[in-house]
Amino acid sequence: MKNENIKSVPLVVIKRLPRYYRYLGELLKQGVTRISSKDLSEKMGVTASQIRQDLNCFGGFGQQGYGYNIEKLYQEIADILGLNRGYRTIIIGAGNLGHALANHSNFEKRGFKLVGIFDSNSDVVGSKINNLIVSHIDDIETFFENEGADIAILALPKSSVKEVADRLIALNIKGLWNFSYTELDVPDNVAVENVHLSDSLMTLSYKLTELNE
Amino acid sequence: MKNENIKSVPLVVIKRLPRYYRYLGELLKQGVTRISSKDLSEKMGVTASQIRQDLNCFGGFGQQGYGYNIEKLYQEIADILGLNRGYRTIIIGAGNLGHALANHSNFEKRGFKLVGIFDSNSDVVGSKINNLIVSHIDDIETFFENEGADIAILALPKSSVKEVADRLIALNIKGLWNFSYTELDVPDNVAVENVHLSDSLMTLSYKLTELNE
DNA sequence: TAGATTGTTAATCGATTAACAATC
DNA sequence: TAGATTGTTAATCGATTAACAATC
Repeated sequence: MKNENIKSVPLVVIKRLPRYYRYLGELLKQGVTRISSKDLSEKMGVTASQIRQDLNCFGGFGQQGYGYNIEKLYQEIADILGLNRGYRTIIIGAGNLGHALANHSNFEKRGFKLVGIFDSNSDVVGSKINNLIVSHIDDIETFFENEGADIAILALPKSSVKEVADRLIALNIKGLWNFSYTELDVPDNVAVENVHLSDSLMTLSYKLTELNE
Repeated sequence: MKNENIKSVPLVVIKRLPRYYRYLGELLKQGVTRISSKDLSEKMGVTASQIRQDLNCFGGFGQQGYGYNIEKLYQEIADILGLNRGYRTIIIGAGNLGHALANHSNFEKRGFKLVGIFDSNSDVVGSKINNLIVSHIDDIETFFENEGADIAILALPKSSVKEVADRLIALNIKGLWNFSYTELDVPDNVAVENVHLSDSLMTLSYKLTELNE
């Protein structure tokens, strides 16, 4: 149940959390135990004010005169992002992109569990990727009856993505990570995050063009 | 030479251009020839005001009482984004992700030319991907002497990306499309666009968590 | 305690939306 | 011409930065 009383945190703040998380993780690895918003701001190239404002959307994680305990802050952000919920994840589409994502060890490290890979191509079905056997997409309903999943990674062609998304929504999927070059229509209770690679490349192209004209 | 007189267009506007481009492309394919900012705004779920403001950062592409000629606007946006400059692109890292990106036909369709693939693993060097033979990364300097490239797609592990990026910068690369989970330090005349997949997945994780608590 | 640094309010800046005169 | 819709200015909204009292 979403709490409608509390003013929800702007998406622009949310999108900065993973970056904080990354920097804190590196500091932690280096054995640093505390940091002030000022020092972190210099490392990250943002203002200290922004860091303090962002974090205070979720609570007072720091201590006056001391700064932030990195270990604690790191855990807090993981908590906010839901990284310790062990979200069960499936990949739809065992092409090159699906393959690449399946082997992306970072995801397991971030607390996501890869529990299934599906494809419609019978040449691929039955093959093994990262210790998982690729299932046929038509077995998805059975899979949800027995095991279920929270997140589906849509790494399949634009032409079939809408049909598959609808099937997953009918199965009560909670989130879609969409790599196909289309926008999806989903009900309010399904989260979507789009990765439009072409858009990103075009943005790069603009920057390039601007720099060189 | 960047024109310092003209106030540069906010990045937030630039990032919306590819999306306009996509919608216009679809309309074009459907045979629609003109559209008003109002109609487009309804299709895209943005305000008509925003569309007009965005486009007017680059010039008056519409016509009072008529709207926008889709074919013309489509070409104008391609022009702004530099999609017709035939940017020469290389992929560094022929793993699953490099493979996936090499086969991503969208890029060629958007006017980018894939002209080389490089890897450091001798098992992969010499193999063929999408009609290109994978070269050893140590041949990159020779490649630039003879052919050169504008954009490098960095699809290689975090551990080696900084060294490779520095080599490419020394070779006068114009743009880096960075898929590695690190931020790169580059001079002002090199454009960078990061694709931090983990960040995107964590954002999805947040949305999911928020919806279900 | 004195110094440091947070949490938070207030000021500024930039982006979005609304409104409308210009004009096709 | 009358109607439609742009280009553009002005108003609003939201996000960022600055400032400082609270407090560890």
